[in-house]
Order: sequence, then C-alpha cells, then structure tokens
Amino acid sequence: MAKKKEVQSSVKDESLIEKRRTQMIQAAVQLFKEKGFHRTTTREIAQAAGFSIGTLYEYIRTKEDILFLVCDNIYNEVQARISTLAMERGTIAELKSAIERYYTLIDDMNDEFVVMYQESKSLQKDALAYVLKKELEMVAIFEEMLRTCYDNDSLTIEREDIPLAAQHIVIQGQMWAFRRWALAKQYSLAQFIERSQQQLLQGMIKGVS
Amino acid sequence: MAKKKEVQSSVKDESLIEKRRTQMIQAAVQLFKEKGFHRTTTREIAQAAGFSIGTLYEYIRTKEDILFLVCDNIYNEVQARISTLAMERGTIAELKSAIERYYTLIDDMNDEFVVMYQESKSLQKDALAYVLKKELEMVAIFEEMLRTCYDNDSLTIEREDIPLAAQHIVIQGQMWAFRRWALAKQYSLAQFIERSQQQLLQGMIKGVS
Amino acid sequence: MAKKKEVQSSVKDESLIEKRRTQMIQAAVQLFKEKGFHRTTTREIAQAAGFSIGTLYEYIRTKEDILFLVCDNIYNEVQARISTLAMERGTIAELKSAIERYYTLIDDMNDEFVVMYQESKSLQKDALAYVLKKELEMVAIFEEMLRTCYDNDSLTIEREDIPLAAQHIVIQGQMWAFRRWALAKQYSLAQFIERSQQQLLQGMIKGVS
Amino acid sequence: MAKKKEVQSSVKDESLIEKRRTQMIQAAVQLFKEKGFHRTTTREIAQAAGFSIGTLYEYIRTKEDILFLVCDNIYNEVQARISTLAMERGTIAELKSAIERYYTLIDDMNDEFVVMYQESKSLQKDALAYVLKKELEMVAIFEEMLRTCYDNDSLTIEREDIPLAAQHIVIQGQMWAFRRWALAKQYSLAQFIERSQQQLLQGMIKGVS
DNA sequence: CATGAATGAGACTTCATTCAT
DNA sequence: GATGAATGAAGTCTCATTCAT
Repeated sequence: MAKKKEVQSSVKDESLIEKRRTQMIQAAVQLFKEKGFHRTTTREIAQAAGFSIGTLYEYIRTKEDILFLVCDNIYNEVQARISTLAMERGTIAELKSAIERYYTLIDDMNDEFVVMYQESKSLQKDALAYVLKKELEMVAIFEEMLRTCYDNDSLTIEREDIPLAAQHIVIQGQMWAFRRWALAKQYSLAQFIERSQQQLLQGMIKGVS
Repeated sequence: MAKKKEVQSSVKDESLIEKRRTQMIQAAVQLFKEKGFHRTTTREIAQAAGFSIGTLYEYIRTKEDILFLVCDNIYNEVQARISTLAMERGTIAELKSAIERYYTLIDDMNDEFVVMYQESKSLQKDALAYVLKKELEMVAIFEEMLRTCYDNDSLTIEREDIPLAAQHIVIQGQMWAFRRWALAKQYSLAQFIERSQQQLLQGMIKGVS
Repeated sequence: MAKKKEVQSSVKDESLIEKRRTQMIQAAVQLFKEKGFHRTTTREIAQAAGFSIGTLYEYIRTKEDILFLVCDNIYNEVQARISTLAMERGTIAELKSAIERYYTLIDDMNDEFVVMYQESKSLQKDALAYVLKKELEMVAIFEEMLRTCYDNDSLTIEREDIPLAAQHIVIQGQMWAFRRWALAKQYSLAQFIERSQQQLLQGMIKGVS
Repeated sequence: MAKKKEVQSSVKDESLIEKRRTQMIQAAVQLFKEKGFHRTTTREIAQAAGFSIGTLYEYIRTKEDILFLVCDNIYNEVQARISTLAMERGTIAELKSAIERYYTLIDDMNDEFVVMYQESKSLQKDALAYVLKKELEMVAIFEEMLRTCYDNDSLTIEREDIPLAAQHIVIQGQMWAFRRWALAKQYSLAQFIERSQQQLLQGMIKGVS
C-alpha cells in the first residue's frame, strides 16, 4: 500500500487536508466534466469548492495536482469496492458478480471516469505512470479471476486469450462510461450489465451452448 | 452529404487551401499526439507545417478549426474506405471483411484516431455535434450490416441487441487505437483482428457451436 | 540617543521581545545573505527562527521591520565596540587601533554587513534615513579622529580632505565585507588591516617618508 | 569576443531586437534605480519602454533577462570606453588618465552603476558568474597598468600589493557611484578625481615625495 | 498571398498579513 | 502569547489572434 506519489500541502492538520481535498475534488470533477481540465481555471475550482484561491494553493502545489488527486481518488474508490470480491473458489457466478459490481461502480462514478480517461494524459510523466499502473492493476484483477476460473476447469477459452478477454471486460465498462448518453436510450444499467455478461462470457463458459 | 460545418478561409485558390490544410493537419496530428491540443500552440503548428503563423491564419479562423479539420479528415478517410463494402447480400464473410478493413484503417491512422478520441471534446458545440454524428454513422454502418445478416437468417443474436453489438465492434477498434502499445506485445494486427472477429461474433453466428 | 524609529510589537514583555527579536535577526541575516531580502519569505524567517508565522507577527508589523532590525542591530554593535575608543589625545596609534577594531568588527559581522549594504535600499524612506544617519555617524567618528590628529599636528593632509579620507577608511572596510572571498586568498585579516593602514595613512603622516 | 550568455528572443529582425532592447534597458535602469529590481514590475518596464507587456516578452524570456541585459550593457560600454587606453609605454600619466576616464564614465553612467551593484546579486548563477567575470576583468585592466608601471620602474609599491591597489582604484570609483549624493556637496567630479589620484597614487610613485 | 511583430486578456502561482482558536 | 489556516492582491508569463508591410 505504498504511496507512489504524494501531493504536498503546506497545511499540517491531516483531517483538514482530507476535508478540503474532498471539496476540491468534487468541485474539480464537475468542472472538468463540463469544460475539460485545460479550460477550467484554478480560480473556478477554488470558488466551486467554496474557498479562496489562496486556500486552494495551501493544499496543492500546482493545478496538475488537482487532476492527479481526482484520478487517484477514483482508483482508490474503485479498488476499495472491487477488492471486496474475495474470489475464493473462482466460480462463474463470482465473475459475473464482479462484472456487475464494476459496471455499477462505473455508473455511480460516471463523471469521474470520464474525466479520468479524458484528462489523465495531461499529467506529468511520473503522475501518469502512477495512474497507468493503477489501470493495469484493474485489468489484472479480472485476469486473475479468469485464470482461476480457467484452472477450475470452467472456461473453454484458450489460456493465452485471457489477457485480451480481461481487457475486453474493462473496455466494455469504459463503453458505458463514455456512451451512457447514447446507450441509456436503449438499455437500463441492469440490462446493459446482463447483455454484457452474456456477450462477454458467451461461448467461453463450459456447459453453456 | 451536406457539409454541416465549413472552415472559412480568406484564400480563394481551392487547390492551395487543400494543400496548405493537408500540411497543417499532418503537423497538428503529430503535435496533438505528443502534447495534446491545449499544450500545442498555433505557432508550433505553423512552424511544423512549414509556414508562418500569419499564413496559418489565412486558412483557418481559430485554433479549434485545426482540430476540426483533423477530425473531419479522419471520417472522410474512414467513409471512403469502409463504404466501398456494398454489403449487397449481407454475408458473414462480408461482415468479417468490414471489421478487418476497419481495424486495418485504425492501425494505419493510429495517430489521428488517438488524437480524435482524446481531443474532440475540445470542439465547440456545433463542431462536436458534427463529429459525433459522423461517429454514429460509423456505428450505423455496422448496425446495418448486422441487421442484413440477421434478416439473412445468419445470426442467433436478438434483434434488439444489434446496436450493442455494433457499438462493440467500434469500441474494440478503439481498443486497438488506444492500447496498441500494450497489445502489440502479444498480438500482431492480423492476430488481433482474428481474435476480435472470433470474440465479437462467437456465439451469434448460426451453425457455429 | 533618541530612537528615530521604533518597531512596534503587540507583546508587552520586554525581555521576551528582546529574545524573540534576536532569534529572528539571526535567522533573517542568514536567509537574506543566501537569497536576498525579497526572495526570503516571512514564513521562512519564522521557521528558521523557531516559531510560527503568527508569532513572528506578534513582534513586528511588517516584513520590512525585520530588515530594519537587522540594520539597527549592526549599528548598535558597531557603536558599542568603536565608541570605546575615547580618542582622548588623538594619536596616530589610536587612529590605527580604531581602524583595526572597525575592520575586525566587519570581519566578525561579515554576514550582517553584507546584508545591510545589499538590502538597506529596500527600507522605507524613514527607516532608510535612519540607517543612513547611523552610517554618517560612523564616518563622522573617523572624521573626528582625523581632525584631532590634524589639530595635534600629526597629519600632512589638507584639512578639507579629511571627510574624503574618512569615507575612504569606511569604504575600505566595506571592501573587506564584500570581497573577503576574493581577498582572503591573498591576505589574512591581520595582513589586510596592516596594508590598509599603510595605504590609507601613507603620506598623510608626518615624519613618515 | 565570445558571448557567454545570450538572451533569447522570438523576434528575428536583429536590428529591431537591438532597438527594442535599448528602449527596454533605458526604461528598466530608470525604474530599477527608483524602486529596485524586485519592486519594479515587468508591466511597468514595458509601459515605460513604450510597448505592451506582450511585446516585452517577445524580446526576453524572463524578467531576470532584463537585469542581465542592463548589466551586460554597462560592461560593454565600460570596456569600450576604457579599452581605448592603449597603455603602450605604461607611464604614470597614462595611469592617471585611465583613472580619470573610468571615474568620468562612472559619473556618466551613475544610474546604471548603482543598479548593477545593487541588483546583480539577483541574477541566476550563470548570469551572475558572467557579470562577476566582467568585473574582475575591470580590476585586471588596472592591475595590468600598475604592473607595466612597476616594470617601468615607476612604482615604489611592492609587486605583491598591486592587486590590492587595483581593487582600491575600482572601489574608489564605486564610492563615487554610491555616494555621489553625499560627496558632491563637497567636491565636483574633477576635484574628486584629482583628490583620488593623489590619495591612491601618493607614495607609490617614485620621485614624488 | 505571405510574413512576423504587436497586442493584451487571462492563466497560474506566491506571499505578506490577519484573526479565530 | 502562540498557532497556523485563510485570504486576495499582485506578479510573471503565455499565446491566440490581428494587421501593416
């Protein structure tokens, strides 16, 4: 659980940092979603967060720090909610449940996901590397699940195609994040999840035609 | 084929406009890919294109016009290369061929695609609407193909799931655009296309277990 | 000995004021020497002095007050150490001794002197006037000494050149303050003093060729 | 005549650069003299120079560049005017003439000198090194003159004291720069030069009592 | 048509100072 | 008396766009 990159603050009170950063992240996500990272000014973020520009800069060093905090925050939420999937025996049911949880999470945090995927490239090299690492961990979770299922003799898929399949699951989630506005006309979230589970797993599950 | 948005130029000579814009699109794509739209300056684009900042502004009105030209250019290419699939009889073979052509195109124009997906949100409302419309047309082409196949009695899929399947095909293409750097370690383009065809169509084709 | 300028403090306890100000002067001298007055922040001074920014402002009113305290402190030291030269009979030996004491003091308080000469221009008009007055008093001490020597019939110099000669003695001291880093390669302090006494007084002392 | 440090400009026309920089240097010297480098804003400099802030930054990269240009400009002037002293035979008359020229120059460029000595410490390491090097060259010119005089058998001074004597000449010049306001009450420039020549050279010239 | 110097609004960031705790 | 979080004026610098040559 080593923190790779720390955002420096000149304020000492840790709980206050926590509180202010939460305010600032919420404000930033909203604004980044509307106008994008570059078109949003630090003043706007401060104002939307409810404090002055001076106060904003007591809790970060640069504007980019805010973007990093947004991205970091999302992954922490994601991992917190996904990692509860214990995956003890590696059943297909558990895999389906993981997909459901993941897509539900994406739906809950739609704004944040869109912002992260659209803007994370604006991060500096080290911050970007950190975010990409987190993203690969996400794919790795599903790879691991698929592999356990495979070892349980539950999948017909080739072992070497597991990475692609895992990416597929993640990408399908991004699809909901990016095109909810288009897809929601036709599917509810529940329907989307059901259809996705079917399409993604269809044909790779033993005993299912 | 009504042009929704025209980029104004104060130069009259059409062939010169064509030539200069091609230069500027090529320069811009390279720069946008490296540094993103917002971090790229108009001066840099002019210099990379081989003319002065003053000349650049003879052929466009705003910086955003350049981004629009990049996006517009991609769709013109796409449509030119995909639309040749007349899809007369709606066979599975033709569907597979369309997927192959589409993914090959994405591979050819990788830089442009990445730029478009990353930056198109920076377009003004009307230009963005135009680009989204073009993208939906892309999905519509595959929907149409799937529907023809369906009517040909070639698909087991539900008719109402055709839009989702079409989106799926397009998204899978984006996956190659965005993650070629990661995927290429494991798959060649040909292999990726083959695997994708299999995963995307698997289970929805009649007569295939 | 009327105090021209008082630095206000909201703290009552005089000995505490004394203590805190000593701390802050020491910290400030060090920082001003390294980075200059303008590049040093009040926060840095407070931290280096060992207390909080809030406490710092209990003992001063503005940042400039700190600079004034530094300058004032130097002159207090100077006067304390130089004025002990009672100069009762106005001998050449006493003049030489005064030069030695003065230059030794400059060597001891090198940092403070450099800071004062570099930064005193940043003082407000009234504070600057006070510092300049103190400096002129410094020159006046040597003028007085030279004049006594002159009246003692010990100098060949013109009486009207005494002010210039006095300035010369002071300036030569500044030379050691500013260029000790260069001069120290060639001369020890003792050697510098000896050479200076020789050059400064050479030719103006009766009975010396 | 190798230029150690170049200030970058995005304007290509060399003669225009020359012209604009001259304007900007003149404006800056005036303002730096009045308020110091740090209290002067780039906007003020641009305005005083007669163009916009944007134009100012077409000819420099950072505010510090302006200070560097000011310092560089002074030394170029100084060297241009001093180097005409051919010093062919190394006579005392020529040495005196050099001192006269140097002090006259300082008087002419009083504002610039004060600014340079007060503010050059605000330069970055490399720019500061360049300025210090130029200053040492100034001392070296006088050292060279003194040494030639010495070899001509014209000086009674010890050879090892030549560096100190050269520094002395330079420092005495700075005295006029810094304290003209005080000294001018008593001496005209001509008188100051005469007295300085006398005091500086007195006793080190053979055949003069 | 081509050029590139000029413009200035506006962005990010700093930091002296205050004041409630 | 001590603390340190909050403030916002002000500074430096960028860059899209214009227009005279």
